[in-house]
Amino acid sequence: MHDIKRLRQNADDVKTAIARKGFDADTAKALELDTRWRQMTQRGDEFKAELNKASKAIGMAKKAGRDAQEEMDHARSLREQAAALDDEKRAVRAELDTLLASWPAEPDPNAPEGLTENENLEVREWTPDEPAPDFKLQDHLALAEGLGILDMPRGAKITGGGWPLYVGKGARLERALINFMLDTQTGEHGYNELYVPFAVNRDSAFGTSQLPKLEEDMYLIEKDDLFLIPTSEVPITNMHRNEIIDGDSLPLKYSAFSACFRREAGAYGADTRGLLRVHQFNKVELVQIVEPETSDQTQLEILGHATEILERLKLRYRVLDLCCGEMSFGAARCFDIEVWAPGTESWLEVSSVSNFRDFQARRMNLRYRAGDHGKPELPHTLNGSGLATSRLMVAVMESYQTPEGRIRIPAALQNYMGGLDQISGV
RNA sequence: GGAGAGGUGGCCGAGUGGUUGAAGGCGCUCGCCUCGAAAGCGAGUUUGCGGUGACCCCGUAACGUGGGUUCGAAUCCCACCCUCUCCGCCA
Repeated sequence: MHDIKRLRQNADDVKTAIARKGFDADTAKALELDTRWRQMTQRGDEFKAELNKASKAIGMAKKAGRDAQEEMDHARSLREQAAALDDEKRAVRAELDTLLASWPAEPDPNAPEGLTENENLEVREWTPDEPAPDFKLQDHLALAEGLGILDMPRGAKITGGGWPLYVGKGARLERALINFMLDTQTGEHGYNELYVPFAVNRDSAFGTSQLPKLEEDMYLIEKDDLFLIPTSEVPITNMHRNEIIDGDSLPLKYSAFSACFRREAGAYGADTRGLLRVHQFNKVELVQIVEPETSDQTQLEILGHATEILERLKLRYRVLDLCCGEMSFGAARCFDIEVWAPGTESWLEVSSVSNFRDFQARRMNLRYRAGDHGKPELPHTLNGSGLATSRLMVAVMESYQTPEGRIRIPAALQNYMGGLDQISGV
């Protein structure tokens, strides 16, 4: 959500910034609505002031035993005028709020210019110190089906296409990845572990800015008007919605595992093979709520926490600085981490590390108070995946395959697999 | 799902439809006192919006949420949400 006060002062700056994301914000319309709203607010408050005064006078008159019929008639007409104005004002405010809520966040001045993935900037690439394989690589689907550890057809039977069913060692490997990641983030990087609800209400979905834009991308439980979470960012960050946090407790660092659900409406094509794009996947999420001055640094810290996982798994990855048009609705700056899938021969997004600055905080009325005195202020919120499994699973399987079609277990995961060092069957 | 009780400031807790943003207590902050502390005494201590960029000040709004009655609602009426207790069902 945008700051109306900033808009009053710097409408052109706001419009220009948002335009970098390829969005044309009608700031003139917003300013006009705001002006009308303020005028009506002022007039309405004057009516109410007079009404309050009149009511008190009536109260005193009655107490003194005097008749106050004339004053009461006058007060009634005041109330009616105030009420009419209020209705009108509410409508204008609703229109203004809807308009403001539809604008994406302003990108950071340092975010790369551009609207398509071609303008994303590669920041760095990391390659493990391993010899290149000297045999023909299979892709993850062929490998996993060959071993019987992934059963997409039965997943489709149970639910539908894109709902993976892991079997045996495949299921165990998925769980090992989750436990490894969660243990690393909570045990070593100082995140407080949460276990969150997998469904959220509309206020929460609005707070982290999935609503209104992404309504069609989420699963809606109509009967209860709840959304299945597309990421645990939503329940985690909304934990403190409508709260004033003690500044001394910042930064707040939370990590949680959750299943994530995405309709992927409109997504189709080559990306859909196997586990590349599915409706349900698992993810360990990292969220921080910090003081504004530190958020840029925090973003790099989270990026490091996420890439640490890939380095321990010895998986090749690269980091992209997303251009303005590629960032999510609420982000001011975003770094994507892509892991290399050698069998599929493509880079797979396994994490987005985003700085939302005060955009989400304002939407969800999340504030903090620095020191004992002073006004509540908006903190900055950030999150990053640390990491998402289904694609990570692809990279592990394809990178650790043997010429016989087996999958070696990365050293970092062997303890989580009961000491197993290779999958050769279910 | 059924029955009942309840939601008031950071916390506890009062509040007969009338000058109540809200008694009292706790906590916290500042001051006095003290060598220092405790105790005691005194003062202060919610947030949003508008006037105005900030302070002060003025106005307005907020007692779970949203409506309604009324000149006037924390108080009366309606709907909804949440919490607790009991019963039922259930992983």
